[in-house]
Amino acid sequence: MTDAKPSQMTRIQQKNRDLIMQGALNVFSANGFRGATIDQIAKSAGLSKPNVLYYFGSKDEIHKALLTAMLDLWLAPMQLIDPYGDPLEEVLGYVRAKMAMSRDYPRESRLFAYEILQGAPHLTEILGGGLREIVDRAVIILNRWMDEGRLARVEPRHLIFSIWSMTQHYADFEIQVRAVLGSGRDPFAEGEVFLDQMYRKILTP
Amino acid sequence: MTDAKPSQMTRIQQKNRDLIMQGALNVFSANGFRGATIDQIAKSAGLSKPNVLYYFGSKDEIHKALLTAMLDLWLAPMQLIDPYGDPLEEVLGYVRAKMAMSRDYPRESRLFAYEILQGAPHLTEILGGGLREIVDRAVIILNRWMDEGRLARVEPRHLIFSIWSMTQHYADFEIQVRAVLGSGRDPFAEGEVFLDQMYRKILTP
DNA sequence: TAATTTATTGACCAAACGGTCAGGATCAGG
DNA sequence: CCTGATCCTGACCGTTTGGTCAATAAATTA
Repeated sequence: MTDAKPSQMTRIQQKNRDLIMQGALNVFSANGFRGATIDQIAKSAGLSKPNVLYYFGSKDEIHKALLTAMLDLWLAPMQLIDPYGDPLEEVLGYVRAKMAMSRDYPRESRLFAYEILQGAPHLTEILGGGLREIVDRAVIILNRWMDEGRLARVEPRHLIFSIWSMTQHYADFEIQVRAVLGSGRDPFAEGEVFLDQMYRKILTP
Repeated sequence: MTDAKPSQMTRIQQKNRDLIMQGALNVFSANGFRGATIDQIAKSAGLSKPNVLYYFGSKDEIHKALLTAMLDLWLAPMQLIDPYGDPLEEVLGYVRAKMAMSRDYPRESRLFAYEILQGAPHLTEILGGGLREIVDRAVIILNRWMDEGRLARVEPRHLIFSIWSMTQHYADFEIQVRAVLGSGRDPFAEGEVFLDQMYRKILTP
């Protein structure tokens, strides 16, 4: 409904809808849905509150639009797993990609973290639908590799959970990570080394 | 200030403060701090809003009291690591304990997840203080075991992060986990098996 | 340039929310 | 049973918040 095709939008629409998405990302990722206010989003976007509501009819709509806009970016790395690549390197590449996402897109990570914590009220259809299919595709590949003895046997879905949780942990709980590590260290660089070492051990047949 | 000793409290005070903590746990863990209202807490506790505010002066105070009350429970498992036990079994025991916490106390897990996501506004002193010391204690033990060759060498703090993130993932993102796994499965039981297998591989020297 | 559509905003509204308070109910000790 | 302290609540208050609207400004089109 509000997701008119970009081609049908005026330049002003494109620019302002984008500004609002940016502001919404800032505010929602820092405060969660309930903690965010339209005023904050408007301020972060450099627009007035009524003007924000001129482009998106409601706070809910902004949130939903933001989640759907970010979802592709968020799920992209898993679809890059190449069934014809080297199994171990493919998985390690996925881990590295997810870790890079946590480093470069921590706001997106927190946005989804809030949403899932909340019970995913705006993502239920995606959780039960698209996400499951994407995971199933990866699981099929992983299972084949394990069958072929090119990857150690582990429960593939829980393997994926482990990758999600550990990589996103560095973004979502960054404050805790930094508090525990102390200053003068690079959590993401260290985490990448740790995860590489770890998954090598687990997955080497 | 509000944490009067239980012995100085009347039975009514003990009972009602406890009811409020229970209600607050329900509401804060489901909605986060900003998403929770005193009315909801009061309803969940079976008390009136002014009565809740008779025992705790403000929403902030309830939240702070709840976090501090839950913190000991939350950090207990790590302090149970026995420096004189079998290294691998001690770590695996810790993993199992954390997994049991996620299964049996998912609300507490979500409570802390929201707080850390938010930037830990009510936990900064704990994050920089007590938590770090507790972790340091465990790190010393882990390092000794690794020095002695009784445990494979990995960065101990990141090892701890991995345990936290993976175990808490099953509680905090339970909806996602269930959506991906589908019905008729027991995420926690499967996760425990997976984690046991995984950490055995990683940590066996 | 005139007409029309699109964009923008100050002022406003109703509901929700955190918190207060005066007064009444209940309880414990003498 | 009396009395003082504790406990409880309906009514209320100021603020914040999501959202509306009429009026104006800026683009776009004819």
